[in-house]
Amino acid sequence: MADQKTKTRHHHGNLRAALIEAGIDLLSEGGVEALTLRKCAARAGVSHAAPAHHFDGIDGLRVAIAEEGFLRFRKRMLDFADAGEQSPRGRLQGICKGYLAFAREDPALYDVIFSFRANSELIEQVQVNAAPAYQVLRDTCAPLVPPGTDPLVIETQVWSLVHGYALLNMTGRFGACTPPDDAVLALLDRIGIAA
Amino acid sequence: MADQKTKTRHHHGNLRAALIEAGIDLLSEGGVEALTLRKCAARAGVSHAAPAHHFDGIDGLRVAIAEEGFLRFRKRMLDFADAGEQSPRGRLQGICKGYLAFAREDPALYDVIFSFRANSELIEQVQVNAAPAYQVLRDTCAPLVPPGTDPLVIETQVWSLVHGYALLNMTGRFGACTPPDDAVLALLDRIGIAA
DNA sequence: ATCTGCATTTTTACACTGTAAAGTTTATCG
DNA sequence: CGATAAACTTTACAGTGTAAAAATGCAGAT
Repeated sequence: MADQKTKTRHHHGNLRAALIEAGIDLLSEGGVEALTLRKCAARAGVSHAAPAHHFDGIDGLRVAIAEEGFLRFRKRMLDFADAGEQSPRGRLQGICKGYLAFAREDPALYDVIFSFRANSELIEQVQVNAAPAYQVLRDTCAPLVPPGTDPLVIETQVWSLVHGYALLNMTGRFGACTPPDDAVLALLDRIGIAA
Repeated sequence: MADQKTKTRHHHGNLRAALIEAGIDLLSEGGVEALTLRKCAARAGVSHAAPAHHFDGIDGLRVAIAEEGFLRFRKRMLDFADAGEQSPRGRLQGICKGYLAFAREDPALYDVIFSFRANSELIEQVQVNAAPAYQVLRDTCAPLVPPGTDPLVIETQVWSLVHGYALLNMTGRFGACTPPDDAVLALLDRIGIAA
């Protein structure tokens, strides 16, 4: 019995999923500041204290939202990789474009995903949820790792580059004179080649 | 008269500076969540409504804190650049090390500095405050820009790389197996060279 | 020197948020 | 059918930002 993972029982049905959905909507509509336990509860049609039985406070909800966010993040990267040129470097370009697309399409969700800090108590669970998304980047980098090089070095170079570029865009750093994505993506072609 | 910029008059003295100082202390002690108008006021020994006459709400205080933060950020980069090898690439390595040092020494202040988003109403003032810090990076990159290349391309590559690496560190991405800084800094030597 | 004006600060008040505790409803199972 | 537990509501409280009004005290003018 009770085989369906998200059971639709009791009063509301599956409140947990509804709250996560409401939270993601609030984020896309009003940014990180708009994400509130009470507003999520109101959208789901329950009292403001109901979420307490499904999440460990507002941070617990944010972790759950990040879990769903990482799923979408991963999907976006894979979609772009599958749609582009099917060479190792073509796929790397693809996932980086998907990376940027996700950040631009839902910047608040992107912010939530990367809002947990290393000293947080929640960081371990967030890392578990993030692992499949990072694995995409890892797999895509793998064919480009030169023999004798630690894969972590290549992965770190790629992640840092695209992550930093996405953030600099979101912080409005470039203002009117925004560089084209190619300015950064071109550097990808210099990663992992013999010096 | 009234030539001294931050005048020390009236009741408190210069409450504005005291509130900024209190805010920076709160950040380093308790992270971004600990930054509160009321706590800053309490530390400065004034009532909780006093800050309203010096800042435009909590966001106004955050902008002012970011202004001071960018000053310290700039100084940290210049200190590292001046202390290292005095070649164009040596200085670039220096400012990047200073960049990372600042982020690690005061992660919450670093977070505040880069917390304003492009759609914010405050972004223009933040950009003004940030300009001197970014100019350091710009000046350091200048000697490494190949003829015929837009300097913005080189700057963006360098900023994205170090900014992303700093953030990935702070989000605890690497966990136990943290790559050495050299894994990323080494890529700097491939920036701006002929393909 | 005193008085008036004004910047500064305090007091008071209110809405919103997270959270805890106790009570109520309802599904599930014996 | 009744007992039990899960889901949810109600109530309550502390902390936060913010606005408005009242009080304070310095500066310059008369």
